[in-house]
Amino acid sequence: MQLIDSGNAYYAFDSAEELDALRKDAESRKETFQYDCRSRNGLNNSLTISSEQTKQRLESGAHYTIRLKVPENTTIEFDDLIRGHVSVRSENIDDKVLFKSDGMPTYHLANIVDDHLMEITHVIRGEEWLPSAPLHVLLYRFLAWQAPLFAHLPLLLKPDGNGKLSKRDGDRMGFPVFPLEWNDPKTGEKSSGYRESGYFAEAFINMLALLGWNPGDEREVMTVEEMSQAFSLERVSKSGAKFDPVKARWFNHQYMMHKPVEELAAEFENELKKHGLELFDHQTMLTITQMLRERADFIKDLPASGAFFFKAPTEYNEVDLKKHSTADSGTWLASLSAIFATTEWTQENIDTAISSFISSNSVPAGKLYNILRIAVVGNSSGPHLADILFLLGAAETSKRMDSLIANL
RNA sequence: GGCCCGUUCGUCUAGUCGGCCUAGGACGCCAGGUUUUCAUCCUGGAAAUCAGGGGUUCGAAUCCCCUACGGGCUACCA
Repeated sequence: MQLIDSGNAYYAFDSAEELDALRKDAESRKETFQYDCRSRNGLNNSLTISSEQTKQRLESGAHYTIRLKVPENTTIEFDDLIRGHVSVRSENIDDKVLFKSDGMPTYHLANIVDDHLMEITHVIRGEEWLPSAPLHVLLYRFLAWQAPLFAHLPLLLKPDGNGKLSKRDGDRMGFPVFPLEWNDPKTGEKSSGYRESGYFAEAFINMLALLGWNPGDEREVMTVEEMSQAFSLERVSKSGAKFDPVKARWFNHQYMMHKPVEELAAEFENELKKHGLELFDHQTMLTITQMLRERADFIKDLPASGAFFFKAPTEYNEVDLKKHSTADSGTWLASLSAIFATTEWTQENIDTAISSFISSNSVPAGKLYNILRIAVVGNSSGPHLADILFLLGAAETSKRMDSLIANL
């Protein structure tokens, strides 16, 4: 109302169908129809009819919208905290609908009123809002309200090709887009979330913060505390950033290494219980977690990569076995098993036993270590071998060696 | 199409007043090492003629202009 009285807004009686037709028509001539300061004088609104007629129409209950009257021939300017000075000619801004025909305000009006009432000082939003910022500036001006400071953040782009990141990309390439999993109530579509994919909240925030911003020094892994200390809008970059799923995993790994082992072990234990596996004592669980975390990106990977601690391998990795087994593998394992039987079971002694076996029998070290690893783990990767054997115990170790010998 | 914004290694970026930039770091990649594996760790390496072209200047990734390319917006959505 205030805007209409001050002449900065007007009633528009054009129907959606009429405008639609105009748009189609313009399109067929390869032009664009825009409801703005140049076209409004030829359209059906309170600017083109007398105030008497306007009054009549309003009283007769005709459908109408209220549009902003963008001034002619001026340049709207404002300073964006990230982009600097931005200016747009008023002819390029259309007379946006402020109130819809159902009497509800549109986002543009509601946004301004709401922010003003809440005494918002900084409007920080995505770059896709930049084109409508001049409109908002105008609204603040017409309402004689103090405009907030604007900052338009760069967009997150798809990892491959161009364009802004959408939830489809995540599904397509197998990484989450939303922080939390959510179900679209309208379509029933389910989108995966970072939390559900095993990302730590801190790692997620850290990764996201570094996309389009940096502290100005070479730090990358930072706590929320450190980031908020270092943060300033001035250091936000202007160009869009492609999201990198690989680096996202790296960030999570960093937090795997920094988090207290107890925390990881607790979650790890929960996962194991779900699989119905029997756990070791608390201290040993901590040791195992410590060994496993070094080569894992997520807690959820721990049960699979450390399964051998809790259960003898039921099958051996074909490729690894082929690569590391020789005609002598069985004989070596048998001899070594005999040596282990008389070895006092400490990491150091195990290491010594293996290396002296290698040197005294001129056995190729790589072949021996790997076949032994395959026997206890099932494949040729994992933590330091002596540490594994020590935790497993002499009896279990020998049992697993026998099993592999039988399978060679 | 129109308008607005952007453009430094494959990717994220440093580069704040032009000289210290033969452009730095990180992820990834490659090689070597940790006298066993590896997804860890260490060391090293390849990788951007700073989108292209003009200008300003003693000197430009840094300032200006043009072009190209990319993105965003273009609803009685937000």
